[in-house]
Amino acid sequence: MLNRVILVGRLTRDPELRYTPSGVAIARFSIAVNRNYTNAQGEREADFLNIVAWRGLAENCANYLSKGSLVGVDGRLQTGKYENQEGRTVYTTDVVAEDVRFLDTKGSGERSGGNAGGGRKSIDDPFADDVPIDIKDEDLPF
Amino acid sequence: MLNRVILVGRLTRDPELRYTPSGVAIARFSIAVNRNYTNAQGEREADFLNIVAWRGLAENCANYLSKGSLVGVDGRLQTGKYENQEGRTVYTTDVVAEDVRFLDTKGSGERSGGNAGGGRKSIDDPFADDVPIDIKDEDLPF
Amino acid sequence: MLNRVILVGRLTRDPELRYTPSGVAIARFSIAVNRNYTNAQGEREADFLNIVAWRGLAENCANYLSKGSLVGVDGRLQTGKYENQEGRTVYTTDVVAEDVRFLDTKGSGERSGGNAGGGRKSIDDPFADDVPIDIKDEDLPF
Amino acid sequence: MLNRVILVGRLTRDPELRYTPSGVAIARFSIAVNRNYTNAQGEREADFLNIVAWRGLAENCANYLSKGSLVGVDGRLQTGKYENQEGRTVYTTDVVAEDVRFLDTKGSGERSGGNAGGGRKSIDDPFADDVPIDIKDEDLPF
DNA sequence: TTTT
DNA sequence: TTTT
Repeated sequence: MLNRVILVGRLTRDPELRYTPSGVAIARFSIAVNRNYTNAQGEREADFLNIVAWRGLAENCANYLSKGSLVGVDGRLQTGKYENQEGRTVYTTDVVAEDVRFLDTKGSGERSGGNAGGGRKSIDDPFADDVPIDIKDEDLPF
Repeated sequence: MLNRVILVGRLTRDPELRYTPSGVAIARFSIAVNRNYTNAQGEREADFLNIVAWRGLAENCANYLSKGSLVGVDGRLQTGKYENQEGRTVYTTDVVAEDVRFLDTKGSGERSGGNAGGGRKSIDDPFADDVPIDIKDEDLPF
Repeated sequence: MLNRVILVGRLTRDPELRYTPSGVAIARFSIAVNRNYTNAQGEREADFLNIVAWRGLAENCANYLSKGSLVGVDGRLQTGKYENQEGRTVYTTDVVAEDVRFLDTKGSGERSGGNAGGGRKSIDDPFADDVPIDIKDEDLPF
Repeated sequence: MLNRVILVGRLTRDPELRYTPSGVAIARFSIAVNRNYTNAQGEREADFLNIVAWRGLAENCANYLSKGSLVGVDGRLQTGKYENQEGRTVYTTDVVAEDVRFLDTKGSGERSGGNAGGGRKSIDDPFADDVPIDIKDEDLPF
């Protein structure tokens, strides 16, 4: 069935790059998409979307994007759930990117402290977030 | 910034229709969007998205859609958060529909036990879900 | 750069299936997408889009779709030009489909006089339209 | 029915602004959307799409965009036809913009020689292209 | 009629 | 957990 998302926004932090046990790269980052209207207080708010990229796209995102980068994302919505520490079911909604366009034309754009050359981070690396850390190869969407 | 979602899927339950204090209609429903690939166990899974519609569109959805209806949804992603019973922050992702197409060609299509004529449900009605019940007019996205 | 089109509409005629010299399948069809508003005369009009599908998707379209079928199309816009009989440049806009969803739930759905099993039509077949008939493998978009 | 297009590309020329007899603004421009792959000769090609904007959006486009500007366009496909000088039917495909995002972050962004303040050009102005010049208010899509 |  |  049709499932398509297109977003243009800015990274709220640097991408995180990991690898599955079998060596498939996965990058995660979040983007802020500013709304085109202001709220009752006259402020412009934003929506915050979690983006997931796989394989070569993951490595390119990790290498060329950083906090503040402007990107266009074309992908699909993917929902899931897991149990948190209190045994509560937490529902997640991610955008699985099929294409990420780097829209910053500002010369540099290179990621500071980058992971160039596709060097791999260990899956054992601790991460600060609440997402389940066991990424199985069966999670691959394509 | 660009923020666009297009989905085709089936309602997982009948829409819920409410009204804001100032009388603006809001409908909520969830759709299952089947994935186009099978998982490691050879099963076809689905993504479940929460849809929100406002005003006349809300009333049309409540009047003409029911569990199992096939719909096309064109809208925007909207994220939010609230505190649950344990004081934990819960993050939400909804699709605010700008257009909903009724894709069932099966003759009937009319909602059984429908809410025809735009009759309003009380905001006091109890709802089974965990979403905060105080919908303010300031929440309107347009 | 981002280039995404999503349409839901009905085939205006049966798909045409051809093969490139190297044997790559290509299907063409046109869909009518009804507008959601009426014109000054109170009539509901439609937009007519040319869809192109390649490879396995082309063969599935040829086998399972026919005039009147309801489809969802997810793809990219592709423009081109050619010289017509009078030496005038004609500009073309096609939707190159990446995904086609068959939205008819009416039991059958099988194409009458179908082309099952991927049997190939000759590239020499005459076609009624004005599109250049020499499809080269270099035209493949991916 | 669903009809949605999202593009990111660069203007190939300055927008043209006109007004209908009843004073409704309409802007036209074309954008080049670079393809994400190279052709058999290793060149990166582009697709060229005609964009149409109405009312305030038209005036904003005319005032703030110029040749080379990077834009995100969210809209709908609209097809039409007209007779050319030789009596041949010419088919057109345009993108009717509902939202245009200005993605150039390069400081300036202001249109040189702009049409600021919404000053109106006469409908009598000659235009260089082949599009029929009689824009009727009934052509308005919403 | 094509943009960086 | 939020970007310009």
